[in-house]
Amino acid sequence: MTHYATMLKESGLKSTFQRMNILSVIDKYGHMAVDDIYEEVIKVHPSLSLATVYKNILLMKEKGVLVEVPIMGKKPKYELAKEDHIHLICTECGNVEDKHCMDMTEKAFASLSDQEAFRLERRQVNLYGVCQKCRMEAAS
Amino acid sequence: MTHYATMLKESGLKSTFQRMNILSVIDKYGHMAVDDIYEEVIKVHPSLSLATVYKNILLMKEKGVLVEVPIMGKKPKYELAKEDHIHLICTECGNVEDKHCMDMTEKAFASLSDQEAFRLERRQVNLYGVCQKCRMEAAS
DNA sequence: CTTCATGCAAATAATTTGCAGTAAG
DNA sequence: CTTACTGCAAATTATTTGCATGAAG
Repeated sequence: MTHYATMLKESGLKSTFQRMNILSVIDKYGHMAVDDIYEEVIKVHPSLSLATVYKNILLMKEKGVLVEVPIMGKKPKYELAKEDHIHLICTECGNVEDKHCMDMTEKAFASLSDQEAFRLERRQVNLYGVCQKCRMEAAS
Repeated sequence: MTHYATMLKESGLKSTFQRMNILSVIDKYGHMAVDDIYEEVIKVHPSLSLATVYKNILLMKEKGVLVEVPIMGKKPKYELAKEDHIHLICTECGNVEDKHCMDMTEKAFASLSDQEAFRLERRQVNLYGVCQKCRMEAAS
């Protein structure tokens, strides 16, 4: 049984080809918007409907299989649930890179939920800038 | 001349009643979605059009007067541009609170842009959880 | 005056829904 | 078998655009 089938089973979801493919392309590319997922999956599974993509993203988000990454001025992207990390988002090409959380940041956040009358459940750190690739291209 | 008129003038934008009111309600409530802004402003300026709200938000965002706060699974909210801070977002009531960035966090981020081949331009830290008010209500 | 902003209505894009048919366990 | 999932088409919701009129500097 594949990695994806296991994730789905543990969430009580059936392992359809649609879902397997959605998970697989998100895994391959790291972070994808709804349309990107659709365009990519229909290459291998042409009968897929966009509505199915929407329904499944919502469902898999609720089940904690997927995580939504909201992005300033863009449509949100989706990633597989994984260990804590931060995002480096390129404002030129839109690419999103993961970077592991540093200890320092970890601790800073941990102390927050105590200080505040706030039960912390999830954190999201997005750093916006221009990636190396785009900076190279701009220079030429 | 009001605070808002100054902000607009410095950005090269005309000070219309519409804009003044949009800025004023965002300032009053802290963080607002497009519809909330519209609903609130028409109370005092009933002829306002929703399209005008959209146009101005886009424009004032480009000019750096407003900042978009993207939120997981919700429509984005807008705030006045202000000193660096992080957001505490309540997943129950949707309320957004600002909290000043701690030194620790500051430094952690600063070191990032050096390490990485990435020109850091802006950062956005969102902490999701349940606010005190909602926790109280849940307990009752 | 001159330029830029507004409001309206229409166009487009994004997301959700209901339902009959199909596949997974 | 039984329940959950899919695809389609239609409905909703969100956002953008063009243009004639009106207001700001």
